[in-house]
Amino acid sequence: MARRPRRSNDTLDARSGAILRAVIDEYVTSAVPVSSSSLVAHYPFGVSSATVRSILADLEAQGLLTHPHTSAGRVPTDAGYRYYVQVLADDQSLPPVEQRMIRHQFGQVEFASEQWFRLAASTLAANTGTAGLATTAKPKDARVRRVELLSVQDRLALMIVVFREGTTRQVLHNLSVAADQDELSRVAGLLNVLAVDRTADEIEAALADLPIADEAGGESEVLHRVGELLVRAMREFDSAVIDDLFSDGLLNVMAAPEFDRSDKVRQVFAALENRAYLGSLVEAVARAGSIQIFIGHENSPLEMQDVSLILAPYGRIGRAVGVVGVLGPTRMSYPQAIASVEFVSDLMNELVEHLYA
Amino acid sequence: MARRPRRSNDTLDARSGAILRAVIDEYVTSAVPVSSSSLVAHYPFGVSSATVRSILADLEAQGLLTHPHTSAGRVPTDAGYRYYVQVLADDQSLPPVEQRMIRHQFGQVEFASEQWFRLAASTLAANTGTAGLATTAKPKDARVRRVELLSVQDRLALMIVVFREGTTRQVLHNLSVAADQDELSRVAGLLNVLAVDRTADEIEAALADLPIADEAGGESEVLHRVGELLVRAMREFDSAVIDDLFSDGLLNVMAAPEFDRSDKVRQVFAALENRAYLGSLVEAVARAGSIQIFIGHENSPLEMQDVSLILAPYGRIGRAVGVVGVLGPTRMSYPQAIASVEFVSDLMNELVEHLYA
DNA sequence: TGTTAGCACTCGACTAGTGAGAGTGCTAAC
DNA sequence: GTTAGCACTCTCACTAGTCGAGTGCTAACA
Repeated sequence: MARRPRRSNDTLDARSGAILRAVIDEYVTSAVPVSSSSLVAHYPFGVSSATVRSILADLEAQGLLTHPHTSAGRVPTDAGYRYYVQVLADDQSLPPVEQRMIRHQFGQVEFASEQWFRLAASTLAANTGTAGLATTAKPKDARVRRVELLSVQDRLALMIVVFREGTTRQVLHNLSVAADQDELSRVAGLLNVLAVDRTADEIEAALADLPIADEAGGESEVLHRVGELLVRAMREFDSAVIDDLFSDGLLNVMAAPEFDRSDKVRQVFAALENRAYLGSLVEAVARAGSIQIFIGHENSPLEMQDVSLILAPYGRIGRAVGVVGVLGPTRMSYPQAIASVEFVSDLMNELVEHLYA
Repeated sequence: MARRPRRSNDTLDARSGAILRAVIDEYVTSAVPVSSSSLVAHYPFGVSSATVRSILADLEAQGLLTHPHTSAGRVPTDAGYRYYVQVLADDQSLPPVEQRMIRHQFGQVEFASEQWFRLAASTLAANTGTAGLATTAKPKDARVRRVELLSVQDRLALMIVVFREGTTRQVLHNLSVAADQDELSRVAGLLNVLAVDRTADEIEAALADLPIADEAGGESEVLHRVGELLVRAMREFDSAVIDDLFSDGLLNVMAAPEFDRSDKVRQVFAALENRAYLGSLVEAVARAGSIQIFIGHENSPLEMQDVSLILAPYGRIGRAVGVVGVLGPTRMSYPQAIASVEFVSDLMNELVEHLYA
């Protein structure tokens, strides 16, 4: 059947590679199966369409391309994209103009705020035409930098915890006893002594060591209550793999012709609401410590097998790691997406580095 | 043409009304044009399909129903839904079981947190099978309840503002001079004296009255910087009509047969990203002070003319108002949606009331 | 041995035509 | 005012036929 020797697993010869790349490049932009004649028309291979056809047949035999039907052109398989990404695509990087523009934008927004993540997601979305994703960098075992207690009303106190990594948490708490700001401030002072630089477990232990409140309603009781609240809030924070997920450009994905039926899109979006799945992704990417690419069927959830994910970790491995990346149809421009994700994750790294210098 | 006298604007007679209601009820559940024969089969009108047909023709002449094509059943027009909502639908209210369940859920979550709004949105989504929406209650002219400054690092300070209405804002600021926590605490003390219970304008005036810093880098300088930062943050907060928008169940909308093509959905979602439009809606609802229903073409943006919005304000008119509601296809169960929105907005009112008692 | 032109073949997309069925609107009788 | 009956209209589903795109194969060529 195949004219040229099969080479099931080794690398393609230069010409086959060039043709595979051409098919993918064509298909990514046109979304239409690519024919041998359109290839010879657009690329200077110097051979006839018949020759190209025989090479296409070989590539198909190797599982890198398929056929929607007999009289249709070729379409890349997931394996084809994978080969393209690993072997064929030349490392691209963002044009310096764009790099400067993005840096500038990050300089414009509030330092270290939510807006960083929103901006990361929207930058990725805008740059790749796919959906941009960004999670906050969540510390492994959160340690308290400082706790404040603010009186909101009679028995209502707002507890604000600043973690060492700069993230904050707020909890409004209904104290069973009235306490004014002065009292709360004193309690906060005691609590800080107890909690600063400590993890949930350590704070809990320290609380247990405290003498038990004799007089009900006194500062000691409030301290115990608030301390428990703090421990609970920290536990909650620790147990989630993902603190917060920001996304932008989900509408881009809907615009792709492969998602013109909304049930397809719905499935993908539903999968994205599955925190357990997202958490496992973030963990995998954090563990790998470098950009990871999941193409089509390489994604375990069925609903995600028509899309690809490109995710990169940022932050400090082992301490506080977040993930940025894109989600798009399998038919996407991988070099561009990879370049964008790499740039943004590097940028986030810089920013985080600067923050905890 | 019409057998019975036209009554272009006055109310329908009992039978016509009953038939219109039946058509809408049928259509809402089935999504299929309703025929005269299916009506007589399912409802005890006591007349033949021919009679029903002539009434349907009248209703169509009055603009309350239409015809996709000659040999199809009837479909309500926007005007038909409007008449249904205003005249025909009997006031429904949520079954007590559900009411208790929802109250219980609100009792479970962190008091006065983001989770209130998330829960409001998801409750509405789950109860109506449409998309649930909730905005936070944004004060008109924010006044400071308290400001705190936390040292995050060398020159990095986190400013936390608690507004009188309980909402908070955080800004991380890069001071041009180093300042430790003690210094920041002293500055925060001064700032509180200056800012508590005041609006942005008032704080700005008070800052201007302060003696200008003689010694650079002193507390006075830091106070000025931080004060300006506070004013800027408050201005930003004041200028947005919507503070935060929470939504849930957008996927429900995608599941409706009228949105099986994703470009339709995309248009709606795109319109929802338009803050100016949302802001105008919130303002309209807040001004009206009661539940508002926007059916199909009653929505000004073209993209929204296939959906309906049911929105209710909550909070304290003139001081801090938010909005809860649902968004669904025009073909939705209005009585149920209205009951849910009314219940949730009442509940939010109670909660807010309790908060600022 | 690799390349190419030529050609048969396949299959989807489009068009047209047909029949069935649904549902209406009208009419004439009750 | 109501109803049965019926003609009419239009969609939907199905079939058949044509066109064109694109392939795979073969035989000839460098």
